[in-house]
Formats: sequence, C-alpha cells, structure tokens
Amino acid sequence: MFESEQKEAEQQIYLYLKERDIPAPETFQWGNVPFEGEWGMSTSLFQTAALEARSGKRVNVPERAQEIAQELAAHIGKRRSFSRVEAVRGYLNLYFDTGEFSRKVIAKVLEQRRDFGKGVPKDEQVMVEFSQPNTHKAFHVGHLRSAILGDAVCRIMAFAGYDIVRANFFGDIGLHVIKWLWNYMNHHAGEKPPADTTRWMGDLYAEAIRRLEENPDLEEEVRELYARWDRRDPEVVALWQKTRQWSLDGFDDMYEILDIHFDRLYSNSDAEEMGKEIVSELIKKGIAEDLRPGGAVVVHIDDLLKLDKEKYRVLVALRSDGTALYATLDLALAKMKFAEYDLTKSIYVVDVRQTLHFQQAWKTLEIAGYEWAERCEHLSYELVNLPGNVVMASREGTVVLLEDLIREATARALEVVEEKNPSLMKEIKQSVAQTVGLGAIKYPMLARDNTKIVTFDWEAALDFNGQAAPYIQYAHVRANSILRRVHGLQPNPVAPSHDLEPAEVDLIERISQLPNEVQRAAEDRKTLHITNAAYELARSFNRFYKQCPVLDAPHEIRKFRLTLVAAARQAIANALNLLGIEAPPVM
RNA sequence: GCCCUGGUAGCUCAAUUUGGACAGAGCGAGGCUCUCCUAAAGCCUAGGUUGUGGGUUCGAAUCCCGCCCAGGGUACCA
Repeated sequence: MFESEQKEAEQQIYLYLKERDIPAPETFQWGNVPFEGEWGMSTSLFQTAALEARSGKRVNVPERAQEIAQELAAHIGKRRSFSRVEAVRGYLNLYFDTGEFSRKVIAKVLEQRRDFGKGVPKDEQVMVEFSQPNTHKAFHVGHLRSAILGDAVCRIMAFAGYDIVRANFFGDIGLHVIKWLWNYMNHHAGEKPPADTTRWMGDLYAEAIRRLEENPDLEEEVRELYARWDRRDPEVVALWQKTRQWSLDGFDDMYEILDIHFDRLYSNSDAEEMGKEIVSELIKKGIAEDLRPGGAVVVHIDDLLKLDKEKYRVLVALRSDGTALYATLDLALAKMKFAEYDLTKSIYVVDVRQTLHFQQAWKTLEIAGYEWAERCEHLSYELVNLPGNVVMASREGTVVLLEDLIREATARALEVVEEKNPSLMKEIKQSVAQTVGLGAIKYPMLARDNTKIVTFDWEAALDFNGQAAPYIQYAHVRANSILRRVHGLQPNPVAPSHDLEPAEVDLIERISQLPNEVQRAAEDRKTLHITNAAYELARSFNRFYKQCPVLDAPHEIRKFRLTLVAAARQAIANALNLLGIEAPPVM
C-alpha cells in the first residue's frame, strides 16, 4: 500500500550513502515498526555498518548502525510523506501519516467487501487432493485433519488467486473391505444401515476384526471371499457396490456438516486397472523388475538413478500374486489427474508417514518419462494423537468418532449459549451452537504447524476460551452488534479528525496485513498464518472495543469508528471463511 | 544402521519471507474491571540459560558440527 514511499526512501538512502562514500548493501529489507502507537516501516542499518567493518574500518557495528540511522533520519526527516522519522538501536523508522493510512485501509475493505484480501488470478490450475477416507470403516478424529486442513488450503489458495480443483480419493477396495463384507454376509445379511451409517459401518468392521482375532481359522473364509471378489463374482460385486454406497452417503452427510465439498471424486477401484497397465509398461521399459511368481514387481530406484547412498530405495509396484497395492494405484492416480486437467501443481494432503511412498511413486513416473511427475507435491502433516502419544486406530479401540465429537462440541456450545445469551430464539441458539462447536473443532487442526502433532483431548476440545475459534467468532459478533444499531453507514470513509488511539491504529494495522498473510499462507501451504492473523485481528478488535466507545463517541469520531468497525467485521469474517469457520451474527 | 520430523514458560502453541529491536499468546495460578455498543471480553502480576555442548557472526530459538530425548519411515499395510 505504500510501495512508492518505500522506493523513494530507499533512493534517498542510497544517494546519501554514496555521497559520503559509505558502502551500501544491495537491498534493504523493510519491515513494520514494532507497534508503539503509530504505523510505520523500518529497516536496519546493521548490514551497512557491517560492510564498513569488513572493508577494514574499525567500527563497532551496532554503534555505527545507530550513527548512520541517525544521520539518515535527520536527512529524510525533511520530507513530507512521513509524519515522523527516528533512529532507534540501529534501525531507521519511517512513520506514515496515520490518518491517511487509516482511511486508505478502511476504504479498501469496504469497497472490496468479501473480496478483501483476495489476490489477483494467477492463471495456474492446482489440484488439491485431501481427506481420502476408507469406505467400510469409521470416520474418526484422526481422519479429520486431512479433511479440515485440505479444505482450508483450498480456500486459501483459491482466494490467493489459484484455480483450485478439489479432489478426494476413496479407499473402496482392499482387505479391509473384504473383511467387512465377510462379516456382513455371515452375521448381518439383509440388514440396512441405521441413521448414523458411518458409525455402524465402523462397528461392523471392528466386529469383523474381533471375530477373526478370536478365531484365526476363519481367515480362510476371508481369503475365499477375496478370491471371489477377484473373479468379479456378481453376488460379491453387487454387495460391494451397495455397501460402498452406504459409506459414501455417510461421508457426504459429514462433509455437508463440515461444509467441505469436492469437485472430483476418485476411487481406488477406478485406478486399479490403469495401475496394472502402467506396471506392465514399466516392466517393458526395463524400469521395473518382474520377480513373479517368486517375488513381486519392484523398481530399484536408487540403482536407476545411480545414487551412491540409499534414498528412494525400492518401490514395490505389484504384489507377487499380481494384485494391486497402494503404490500401483498411486501411479495411475497421478496419471489420471494430469490427463484430465492441465495442472501446474498436484498437491496431496496426506500424513507424513507416506512421504517415502509418494517420492518413490513420483520418481518412478519421472524415470518412465512422465515430465509432469515433478509437479506432484506432498503436503504432509503430522497425526492427531490422543494424550500420551497414543495413536488413533480403529482396531485398538483408541478412536474418537467424528459424530461423537460434533455432538459433544455442539452440546457444550449450546450450554454456553443458554448461559450467556438466554433470550435468543431457540432455533438461533441451535444454529449458534453448531457454528461455535464446529469452529472449535476445526481451529486446533489449523492453528499449528503442519509438522506438529495435534494432541486431542476432550477438555481442550471443549474449552471455548482464549486462543480458539469462539474467541474470534465473538469478536465478529461484537462488531456486528454495534453495526446492527445504526442504519446506513457512511459510504465514503474519511480520514479521522481525531488523534487515533493506539488500539485503533493497531486494529487498522492488523486489517491491512490480511492480504499479505493470504499470499504467504498460500505459498507455504500453511493455514497457521491465517489462524494467527484471525486471532490477532480478533484480539485487536476486542481491545479496541474495550478502549474506544463507538456509538457514544462525538459525532465525527463516531462516524470514523463505525467505518472501522465495519472494516474489522469484514476482515474477521473473511479470515474465518478462509479457515472454513463460520462467522455468526450473534452468539 | 540409514533417512525424516519435533524438543521454546507448569501445559498447548507462536515468533513478521527465513540471522536482527526487550523470545510473544492462550490455558493454568494470583489480583482487578460490567448504572457503559454482548464480560465467550479487557487489564495487572508471577512464570524462559529456546534439550545439550561446541562453532560461525557485530548479532543465533533461527545457520554448521557433535551428543541426548520423543515420534515416524525404511521391498509385497494403507
């Protein structure tokens, strides 16, 4: 927003240094002055002083940096585009006219509304594949991270200017499905799924595992069923199709509650055949080694690349019995994606344990001559564990089901609404509880670095205070509650007539940062930048709310502050929207 | 063995484009603020040798090397 001022300042600095024969660094890095009540930009002179030191002069770098900064401050201080100029501990701080800055920021938000923070279209199509649940299994909190993270990354990247294709990849075949079918045929034949389908599917799967553990002899029956499936026995296929749909319908319900949608659905079963074709092709090209029937089909990637140290190791492309495994499918899936879309990137939101598998699959495709393979990117994230670093696993019984979490969170949220705002209408309370409960679930999955393990515990999940989604939602509600009382907002924001309070300047600064954070989050694929921005925005607003009366303020101040509140409400709503979290009007 | 990730306040996490201003929040602890736009809030206090030992640098949580701890991956699981 102040690029021209920055350029001019830089020119003046270079000129000044040149005149005095002081060696100048190639670039100056500009940052914001740590907030002290006014908005400004800042650069350090340490580099400049260090250059002098290296050129032979005996100088104390911090002292010299401060000296140069002082000289520059005196020099630049005469200019009018800065309201104030100072030198502090080796930093040159240039302060803007806060009034004009404020007006610019607010005007921009109120003009762009929902688009405030949006980047210019980049003309790049990017596919983001995420969630990838297995059919015939439960959907637990461990599965939630990919879904929530992937959704938010899509929202952020789309807002940043990418053309995003949202993809899902269902695990609808494999041993787990056969075990489920076996249990169903023998003990639940003809049963229809109840209302909470996904839980029931998961229960039947857990039951299958239990029966097989209690009586290992039954494994034989499962193998027979697998063989029937492989022959495409019509009865088995029909049952598979029907039950698979039950799972998919259950997932649909959950995605709807979570407000997550997909543009393109893939299934393991879609990729199976093409995967096998690619493997034959790899064998023909001499890339893969066919050790069947004694061994599997393998690719010695390190040898093919002539690497001395082991890096990609060995990819198993096909089982010795000729059946497909995960790697087989991934070869095909990548190809399908690039055949169908013109992608500059194909992102896979999958947990960190699969890093090597992806590198193997994509490197193999690269060796096979598919030049798009290098455009595949693994967005890896750490797991969601239970306290004590206990991994969630259906067969261990260490899972928290999504349905249970949503139910508990909304129930808890409803309790709080009843207590805080009993006069709300019943339906509104319900919807608030849903909004707050879901926000509280999503936020912790998004508010930490992708490389950090999320530890799920009920107490923290149901604590709506402090650094959490409800705090941000509440700030939005407060802004809304002020604006509800006025009719017709001043259409053209004007510069404030009063000296801005620190809380006002801080809030304006936070608002102005949102567009940068969107770009940064999109580039780094880090939702953390947006949760931080949203939280800081809410915090600034809450402080402003406490310190600066709006409706009771003198006329001119009131006019200005109303536009600021409207801008803040918009910025908070936009940030929450990027996270897939709703911004409620009341709560 | 080899590879990857993490280790920051009692707990959960940050740290502004990657080396710069006094390492910041929340929870928890102690205290304060509702005749005032929703107190799901705000304010104050206490709490740190950034796992550890070296190195590079004017300057290190951040870069390099060693070590310790935790987790993950490592040919037919996904």
